[in-house]
Amino acid sequence: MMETLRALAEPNRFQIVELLRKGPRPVGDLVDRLGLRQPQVSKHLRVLSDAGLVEVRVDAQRRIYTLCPAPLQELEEWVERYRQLWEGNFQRLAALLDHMKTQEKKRGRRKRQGDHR
Amino acid sequence: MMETLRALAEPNRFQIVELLRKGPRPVGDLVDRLGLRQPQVSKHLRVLSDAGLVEVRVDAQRRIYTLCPAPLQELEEWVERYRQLWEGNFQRLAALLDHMKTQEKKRGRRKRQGDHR
DNA sequence: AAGACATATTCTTTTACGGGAATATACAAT
DNA sequence: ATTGTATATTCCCGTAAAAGAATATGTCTT
Repeated sequence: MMETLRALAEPNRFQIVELLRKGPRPVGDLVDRLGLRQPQVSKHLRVLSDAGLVEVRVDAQRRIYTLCPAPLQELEEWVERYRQLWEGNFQRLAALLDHMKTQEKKRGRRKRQGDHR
Repeated sequence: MMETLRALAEPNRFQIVELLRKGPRPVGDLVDRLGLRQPQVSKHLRVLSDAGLVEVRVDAQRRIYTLCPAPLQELEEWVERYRQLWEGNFQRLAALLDHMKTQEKKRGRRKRQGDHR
């Protein structure tokens, strides 16, 4: 997950993923569309590959890169867990109240015990 | 979007977001839970704030940070566009075929015009 | 008003990473 | 076998960004 995010957080890599969304492509194709030099593209593909985001299929001298669904699926599942943020806020309200209580306790403790460093 | 990803791609910031998912928290609380020093936490919060991922509410000396739904919602929408990857592959197959055609044309052009750097 | 607390900011150092250039590898074509 | 084509890898450099340390800001308490 962390690795997926790191990989996607780079603009060129993000672009590569966007391009690969439409279908598998060989490196040269990506080079043309990105306006990057071939070595950089290969390097970015390496990072994406290490992150499990792409797969290679060898076709003679060509390497055809394909997008892998798994990490993106995982990312979707992760962000889904945040839906409650914009779908009703009861949970948040509860948490807030709970937290105020916690803070109250803490404030009390602090008064009693003084600093802690 | 890019900025959201960049912000989330850092492990500590990711952790902050995870903590904030359960509800708003003051900085000190985050410091305790993350085992980071206060200045670093503040700095990370700054980045998250610049990315629009968190909001501050001032409560006396405390600053209570809250997670903002919008960027995450946007992220979800983005990744949703990739569902087709793991839900049937007709689209991909079509793209592949289309692409093979493109490559064929290109191969021809290259032969005619020679190198280009 | 003085000190304690919570947080932010600045400055410096270190580390990570992306780009450039050159080179290596491997298959294809002739 | 030689040349050409597609891609990967290596090495170097510059910059961006994260950690560390010190300090600033603002509020609360007494």
